[in-house]
Amino acid sequence: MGTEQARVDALAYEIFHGVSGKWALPVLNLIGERTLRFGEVYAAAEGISHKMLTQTLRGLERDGVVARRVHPTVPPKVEYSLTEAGQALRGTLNQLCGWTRRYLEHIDAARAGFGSQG
Amino acid sequence: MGTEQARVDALAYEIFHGVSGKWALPVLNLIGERTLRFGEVYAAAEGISHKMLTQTLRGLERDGVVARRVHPTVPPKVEYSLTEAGQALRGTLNQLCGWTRRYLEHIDAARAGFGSQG
DNA sequence: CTGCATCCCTGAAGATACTG
DNA sequence: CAGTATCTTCAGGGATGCAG
Repeated sequence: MGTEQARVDALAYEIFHGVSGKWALPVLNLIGERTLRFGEVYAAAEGISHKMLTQTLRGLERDGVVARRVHPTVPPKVEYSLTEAGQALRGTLNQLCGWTRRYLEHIDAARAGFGSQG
Repeated sequence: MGTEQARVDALAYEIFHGVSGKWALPVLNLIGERTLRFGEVYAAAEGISHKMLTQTLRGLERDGVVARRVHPTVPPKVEYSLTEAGQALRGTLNQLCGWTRRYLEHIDAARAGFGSQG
């Protein structure tokens, strides 16, 4: 065995690498709150480009993290939401914020002393 | 308020971005098991280049995640280990492996059906 | 309103060689 | 054995224009 472990390991890195993009986390948190339309996410995630939002959404959708629902109306209307897996992923990812908050001073101290102390 | 939150938010992204590198996670898990010398990590993390190991280690050290201990011996000897914060970070990061394992089938299904189903 | 294609720039990561 | 510097390659990400 070890095959299964290797598979999970590799996939985990893929996911990790995938959501490490500049916009995955913000988008995940935005959609995580409630279902939003493309334009709404675009407006909420200030600074993101048109292309990157599409790209980010596509990647998350590909991994079953984001659910995409298209309304065949005259003005196209597409809604995005998180799947159950997506919500779980969001929770896991946001624990990093908790870690950061917890070790805030430690991190600052390390950075401040980096290169000065041995 | 909001200032503190923004600070944590930005820092969290920095950390997130930092450990999203190709070798941060493997190195973190390697050193997390026990203190290792540069060469030992280099050998254990097969595929990594000399430069990338140094760079990865430096980045983690900068954030107070990795502790670096230099032995002023004739053949240089440098040992790396995780700080308490590092162990905590390692734990948080590895939860992603748990998430991956849990939603393995879901992810596979999503990827398989991506582009085929509406 | 949404999505896709193209061009361009920057930064990550590999290979290699040199210093202590 | 450990660390740094240089060169190159390539994917991520921004801007813009076109299409359904």
